[in-house]
Amino acid sequence: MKKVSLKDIAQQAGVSTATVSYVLSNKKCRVGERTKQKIREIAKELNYQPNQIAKSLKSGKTFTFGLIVADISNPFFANIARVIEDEAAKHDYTVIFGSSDESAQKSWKLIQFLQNRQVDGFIIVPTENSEYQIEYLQQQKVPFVLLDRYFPKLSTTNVVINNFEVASTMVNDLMKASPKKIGMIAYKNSLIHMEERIRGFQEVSKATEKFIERVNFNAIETEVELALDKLIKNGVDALFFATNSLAVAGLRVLQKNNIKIPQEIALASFDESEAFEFFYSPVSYIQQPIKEMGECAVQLLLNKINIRGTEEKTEKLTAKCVFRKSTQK
Amino acid sequence: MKKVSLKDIAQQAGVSTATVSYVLSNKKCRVGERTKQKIREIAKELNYQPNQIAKSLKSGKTFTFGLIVADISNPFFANIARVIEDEAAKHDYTVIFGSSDESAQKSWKLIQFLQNRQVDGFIIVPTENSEYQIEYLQQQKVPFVLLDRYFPKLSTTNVVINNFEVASTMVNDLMKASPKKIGMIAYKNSLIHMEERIRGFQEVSKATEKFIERVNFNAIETEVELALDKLIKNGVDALFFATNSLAVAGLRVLQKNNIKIPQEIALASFDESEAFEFFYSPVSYIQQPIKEMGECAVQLLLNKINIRGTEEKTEKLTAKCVFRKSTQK
DNA sequence: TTGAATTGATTAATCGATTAACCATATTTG
DNA sequence: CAAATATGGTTAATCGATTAATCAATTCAA
Repeated sequence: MKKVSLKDIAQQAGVSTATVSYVLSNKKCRVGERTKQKIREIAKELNYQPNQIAKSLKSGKTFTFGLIVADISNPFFANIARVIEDEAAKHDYTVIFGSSDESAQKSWKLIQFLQNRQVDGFIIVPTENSEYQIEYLQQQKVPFVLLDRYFPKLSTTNVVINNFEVASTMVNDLMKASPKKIGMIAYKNSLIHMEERIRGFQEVSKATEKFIERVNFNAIETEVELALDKLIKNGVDALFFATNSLAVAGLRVLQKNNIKIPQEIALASFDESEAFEFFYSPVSYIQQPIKEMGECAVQLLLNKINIRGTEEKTEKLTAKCVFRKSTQK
Repeated sequence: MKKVSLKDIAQQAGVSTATVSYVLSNKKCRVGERTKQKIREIAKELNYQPNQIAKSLKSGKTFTFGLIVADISNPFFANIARVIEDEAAKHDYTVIFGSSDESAQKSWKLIQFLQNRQVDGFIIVPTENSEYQIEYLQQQKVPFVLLDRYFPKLSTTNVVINNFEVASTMVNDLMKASPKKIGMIAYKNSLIHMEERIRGFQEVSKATEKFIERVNFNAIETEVELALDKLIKNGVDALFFATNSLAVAGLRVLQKNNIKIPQEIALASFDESEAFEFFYSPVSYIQQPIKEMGECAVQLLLNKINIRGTEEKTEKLTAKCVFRKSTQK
């Protein structure tokens, strides 16, 4: 069954499609009350639903966001996606999402794909080496907001957290147990959020011997195991994980090796995981303000879409430390 | 900067838009080699990207799926979404998603919203009382596949798992410890997957005194606590959770009340959670074949889209039991 | 050499909704 | 009463790409 169009209603009502359009879009214009009534009745009866595609073609607006995250199956991004979905829905926007797997190539494919679908704007968690994609969007004057990370050299609108400060605070807690050697496991990429977390770690552990292991995003399990083995051999007695996935993989290894937390090794992690709470020695973690991040990103994007030429700004939100047993020697 | 259209290329090349269209879509048709070359060059130079909206309007196809899940922030659905995204991308489809929060009203809003955006088909995790929505889609001849649950009275194409059988197997393991009283915590809805899980539970625990507590989806934390308190008072020494969220909320309560697992209460759960692995007594769980489910749903949907009039069928996939310490007294 | 066939490209309709510009009547107004 | 103003509605262009139908110019065959 074909969908009902303006034409169908016009035919039944014996008027032109223009009249129907005027009536149904509630434009103030000169149409007789009787005709209005009739058109509205027929529209209801036929269950008329406007074709958004046609509207979009005419108006150049799709009321759709493109959301590019690293991996929608990661709880952090899934939660962000949920917030963005709800916030977008409040403004009658839908969200098309895609996972980049931290690959610039995939990210580029997604951007093109979504741009061809004429999304009105993007919320992007940018990958390493994707500066050119961001510059492309700027040049094309496509509205977008960067989330979680950004490129310091580019002037863009960003929503991020106080990575350096909060990492410092958390590592400071680890330092209270005065560890002899401290280790950190982070991703092997040069993105600002990673660098800042590492910088926070280094800042606070200046006086302590430290080891930083960096692993690839696409081989977390195996590489975290190798990294952790190395750290253990080196005799670290405090450990900081840069993300939830790294920590979960790490906990697995620690548990396998029967290492006592926090007695043998104290530890803390960025992000959240259901695992942290139920680990025998509950894991101290850094809680990102996910709701605010998502809402803020949507708001900023809407601003950019509706008010052209808004200046770029970086919104730096505050993450919170939740201290638990894993950092208390 | 306006986007480059066929018209722009046509103008630069000094030909009609039709010619450009023929060349760029590689249709076998009569255009001179020189003209072809020229058009392709200009298209490349201007970085021409076809407007999918216009294409969609003409063709009636958007190459977009609508995905409606209960809650994208739930790991189960986030993982399914990821699989569906990847599988869809293989066929050049994008995915628009929405969370229903198990509310028929929200689900209906989403369906209308997405239908107006002319999605080519739906993958839906249906909510309670949404039969009429499904019948509406059937009547509108919109292709769709139901996932995780379905309505036995409606003839639809579904992708589900062997809820009854696998629940039986798992509860059977719980029964090996010959508990005196066994309890189950499930959602308070009448959806088939819930009923089947409960039926599996009952089937195997026939001879044992049992208590089934049912909680509302939108108040898990508080209601699980109440339910569990009641079960504990009743003296259950074995426990089965119908989903991951219920189990995680339950573990929280059990931990707070210092109940020894599995000595005082043995337990098992449907679905997965990072928490299960790190709970001091690792939780036995039922692992759904998420990858197969997502792939299967996409495949069936593509079939329905491309081959009209395919018969409805229910694909029943096999979930796996993972037995761990929490069920071994 | 004339009609037929081939080559290369254009015209115009279409998808569905929007909207500026008109065109009839009908009703006021001076 | 003629001109001005309302009232109620239609026409046709537009958004960007597709494609059946057509046309003009060449080349080929008889």
